[in-house]
Amino acid sequence: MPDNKTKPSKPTRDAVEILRRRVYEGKPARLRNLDEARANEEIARKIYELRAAAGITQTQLARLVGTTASVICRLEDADYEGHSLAMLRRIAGALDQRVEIRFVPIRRSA
Amino acid sequence: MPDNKTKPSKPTRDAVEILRRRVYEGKPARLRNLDEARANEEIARKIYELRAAAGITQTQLARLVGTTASVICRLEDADYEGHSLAMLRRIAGALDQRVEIRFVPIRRSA
DNA sequence: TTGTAATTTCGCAACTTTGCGAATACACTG
DNA sequence: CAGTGTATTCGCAAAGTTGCGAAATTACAA
Repeated sequence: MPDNKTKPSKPTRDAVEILRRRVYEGKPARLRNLDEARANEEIARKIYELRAAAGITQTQLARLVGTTASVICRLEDADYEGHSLAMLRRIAGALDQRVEIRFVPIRRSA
Repeated sequence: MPDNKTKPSKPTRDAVEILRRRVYEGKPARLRNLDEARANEEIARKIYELRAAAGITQTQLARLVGTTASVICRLEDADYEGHSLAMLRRIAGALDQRVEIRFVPIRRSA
């Protein structure tokens, strides 16, 4: 997990978010949202935590999942943007978990 | 090379786990297809319900999402197996929702 | 019935993710 | 220091998903 330590702390959320939205606005569909980047980072972290909790290495997980260590590494990289449901399920299945997906309403200004 | 079992606590359970793991590993196609088919069906239904709750047509949702009706139709088809995280997030975003993803432990009937 | 909107199916190009080896870097231990 | 195991990066082919139009089908109201 390369860069995952720039997460805690974000007070001036509103202003920063607005600004960033503008910055990302002309970019590939994938990154047009700050939310997406954040979600990807979160998924990477979850995969890492799942593996760590199981106490196995990337190589071992790779074997369980049926792929290679470099692929697992890619998934745990906070900057990776290519997460897929298929792969999440493979990871989950290998670690006796299942992927639960929910749509939850966005509520601004909690 | 760390091995997973250094605990002589419960041999019986270990054996069961090993067996289960072997089964699961040996027939990824079959077991996974069942679970996946179920999961895909559920996602299709959720998308439909979300759209229905919003009271819009496939064409309208397609416009919001930035695609075409045929794509939405495909997503709402229970037999569709190609759901992606990216598309789920686009759908969610268009309807003021967000996609929440969790790994939850499988409780196999003890 | 006719007309209209909505849904479904089909085919293929374009784009995205995965597979996987090889090389590199990092962290330990002796 | 060398040696071992782990993690990371790179590059490209294969596999998978999306884009999108057009035609066929269904649903429903007038």
